[in-house]
Amino acid sequence: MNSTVIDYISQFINLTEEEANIISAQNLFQYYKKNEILLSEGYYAKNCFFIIKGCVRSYYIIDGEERNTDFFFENQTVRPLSYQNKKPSQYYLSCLEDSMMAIATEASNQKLVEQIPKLSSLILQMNEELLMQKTLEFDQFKSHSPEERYLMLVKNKPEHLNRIPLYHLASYLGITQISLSRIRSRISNKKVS
Amino acid sequence: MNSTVIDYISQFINLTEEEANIISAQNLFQYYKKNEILLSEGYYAKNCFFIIKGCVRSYYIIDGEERNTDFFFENQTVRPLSYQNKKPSQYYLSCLEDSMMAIATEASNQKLVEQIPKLSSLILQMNEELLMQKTLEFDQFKSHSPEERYLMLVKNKPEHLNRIPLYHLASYLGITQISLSRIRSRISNKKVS
DNA sequence: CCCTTTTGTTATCTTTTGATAATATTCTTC
DNA sequence: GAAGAATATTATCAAAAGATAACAAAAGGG
Repeated sequence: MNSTVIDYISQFINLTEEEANIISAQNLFQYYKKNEILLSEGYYAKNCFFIIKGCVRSYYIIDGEERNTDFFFENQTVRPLSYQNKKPSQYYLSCLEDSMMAIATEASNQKLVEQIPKLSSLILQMNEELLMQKTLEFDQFKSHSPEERYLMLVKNKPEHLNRIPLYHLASYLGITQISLSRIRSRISNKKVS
Repeated sequence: MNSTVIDYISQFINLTEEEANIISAQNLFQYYKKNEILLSEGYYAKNCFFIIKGCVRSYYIIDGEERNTDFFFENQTVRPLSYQNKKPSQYYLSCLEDSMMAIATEASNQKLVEQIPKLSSLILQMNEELLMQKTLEFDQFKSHSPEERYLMLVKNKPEHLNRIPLYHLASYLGITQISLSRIRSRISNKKVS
């Protein structure tokens, strides 16, 4: 079960077996229940999370409405902006399913980097990767209609469809729940004819 | 005129005077005319740019239509994704105005990093900063209507309004030029009444 | 298995957007 | 300063989205 964390890090950095052991030894696991909140607006993030099992949703509350901005699944890292910039969080993180995470704190990370200096570039490499992805996704988003965005989601992120309720996906797609419903029925009508 | 590059880097990293001189000595400046293309789809980016004077636009061509995704002004770095990932570019870069840039190449950057090792973290820090900004902007974008996005642009990026033709801003806002025109007239009518 | 909560759809009406075409307005340039 | 190019608005019509309300279906918990 530890191996997922190691596998993840190995995407970015080559680890010796010994280093892998050091990291595994450091791991702190924690369980969360569905709907449990990991981070709230106005609070400082003390941890980042690596999802072993489960699913996390990030969302703002704007005019009393939840606006989902991201979903995270197994083998993904959730690194709150607030953790990074040490400012109060503007968004919430909560579990969409019962989840199990590997937790990292400021202290645990620092200790790890002391023992394995080359880890220090890990975050930065991850950021580089994330920046590329995020930029691409944003560009795509702006250039397509809601219906096209939904179709792209179906095609490129089928797991989202399977595991995330539609009413959460709606704001993620930048539309209302009802509009998403209409888009879906429009599409299935087209298929028939 | 060199000092702008130095000032920019100093935001991220403390430089001694000597180091600043090394960097200045390295600088290669280049002029581009309005509408000159810096990078085309399908090509590999050989340079990154620091804008001394002028304005750069990045855009995709989708179904024969230009879709603008970013605008860059003085004292900003334009670091093409293609430069970073060594893959053919998916987008174009062109000058919206006559421009003057400081050019960096793979070779010049490597040479600089050899002379000033601490520069190696510069890119990574910049990426971190960019990732934060990009994420925030994307989240905002998804959570607001076209009209709200236009109003936010007016408020937060007045320079864009002043220097970039509206028909370029439209796709940047995710709408058509005509819709933007209507939004503007709607707003000015509201103001009157 | 029933009841409640969660999730998803449909209907109606209003507002906004997109497409297309036509027309203004402003800017260049010779 | 006239001609052409670039930029911006307006009109019309069809399609899509938002708001609100009502309803339907599915899931979960005693």
